[in-house]
Amino acid sequence: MKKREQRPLVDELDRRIVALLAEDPELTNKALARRLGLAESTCAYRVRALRERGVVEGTTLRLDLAALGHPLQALIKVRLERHNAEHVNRLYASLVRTPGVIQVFHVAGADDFYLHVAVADAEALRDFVLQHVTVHRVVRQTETHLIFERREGIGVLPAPGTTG
Amino acid sequence: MKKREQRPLVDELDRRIVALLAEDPELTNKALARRLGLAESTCAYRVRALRERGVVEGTTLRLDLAALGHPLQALIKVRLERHNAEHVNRLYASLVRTPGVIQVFHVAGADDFYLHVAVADAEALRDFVLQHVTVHRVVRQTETHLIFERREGIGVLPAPGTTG
DNA sequence: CGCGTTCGCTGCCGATTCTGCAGCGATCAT
DNA sequence: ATGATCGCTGCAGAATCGGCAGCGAACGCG
Repeated sequence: MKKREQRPLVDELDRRIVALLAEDPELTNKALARRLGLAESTCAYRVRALRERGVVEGTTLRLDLAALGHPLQALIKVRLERHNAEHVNRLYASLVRTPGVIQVFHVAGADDFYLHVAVADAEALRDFVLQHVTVHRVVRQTETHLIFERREGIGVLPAPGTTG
Repeated sequence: MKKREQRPLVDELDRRIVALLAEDPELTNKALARRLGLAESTCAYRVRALRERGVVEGTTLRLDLAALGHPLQALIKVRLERHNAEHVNRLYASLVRTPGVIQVFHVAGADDFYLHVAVADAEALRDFVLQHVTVHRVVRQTETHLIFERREGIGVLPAPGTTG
C-alpha cells in the first residue's frame, strides 16, 4: 500500500508566502508576487486560500503600550482551587475580556493560567489582581512577576532567504 | 502654578483610532474615516503620525501554528547562573533568533526568562531545550510547562463603542 | 481687545493597488 | 494515447491610497 501522501494543507509555496508575510505582514501583494516570481493574481489567490483555510488567522496591531499609558507589564501566575471545567472556562472567558489583559496562557502543571497584562503603575497592578483575578472564588493563589522587557521571536518558519 | 497639561502624545481621537485599528488592523482607511466621521485624508494623516511617533509599531501575522507543523506550545522558565549584563543580553538575543520561539519575556524574580515556543512534538520540545537553552553555560535551570491553549486579551483600550 | 501665527481638518487629484474572469499548459488517471 | 482536473497567467474595471493647497479655529502677544 502506497503511503497516502495526500495533498498537504500547506505546500512549499504556501510556506514561502507565509514566511515572507510573517516577516512583513504589510507587504503589498504586488511586492510579494514579485519576490516569489509569481503573477499577482496567483499570489493573491494563494493568500486568500491561506486565510480561508485558517492558516493565516489574521493580523494583530503591535502597540507601544507605554505611550498609551500602560508602561508596566507583568506576568501573573494563577492557581485554581478546583478544576471543574465550567469554572475554568468561565474564568478563562472573563480574563480575556478584562481590560489590560494582553494574552492568557492556559497551561499544564501546578499553575493553571499565566496572564500577560499591561497597567499604568504598581497601584493599578495591585488593583488589577484584587479586582479582576482573586475576586473569582475559584482562584486560590496568584503570583505576580514584573516584566522588564518582552521581545518577539522569529517564529516557526525559517528565514525566507535561507533556502531560496 | 497651573498644571502643565502639555499636549498629550496621543489625544482622544488618536485613542479612538488605535482602538478601532486594534480591533481590526486590516480596516481600510476609508472605513476607518467613516466610522470616526473624519475625512479620509485626516484619518490617513493621523494614522501615519501614530506610526511615525511609534505608538503604532506595526502589525504581526497571526498564524495557525498547528497547521504549519508546530502543534505543541510550551512556556519555558529559564533561570540563570550569573546575571552579568553581557551574558544576559547575549542569551536574550540568541533566544529571540531561535526558530520556534514566539516570544521571550525578561522578568524580575527568581526566574529570568519565560520562553513561549511552538514545536512539532514532545521530542522536538526536549531537543529544543537541550540544544538551544541549556546549551548556554549561563543557564542554570529550566522548567517547561505545556500550553493547553493561548488566547489574546482585549488589550489596554476600552471597546470603541463604550464611551461613544 | 485686536492681530498674526500656527495647527489641524477638508476636498480633490494622480498613481498605485486590488479583485474577478477566461484561457493556457501541465499533470494524473484511465 | 486521451480526457479531465487543477493551478498559473494576463488583462481590465473598480476601489483605495498618498500628496497638495485652502480654510477655519485656537493660541499667544502686544
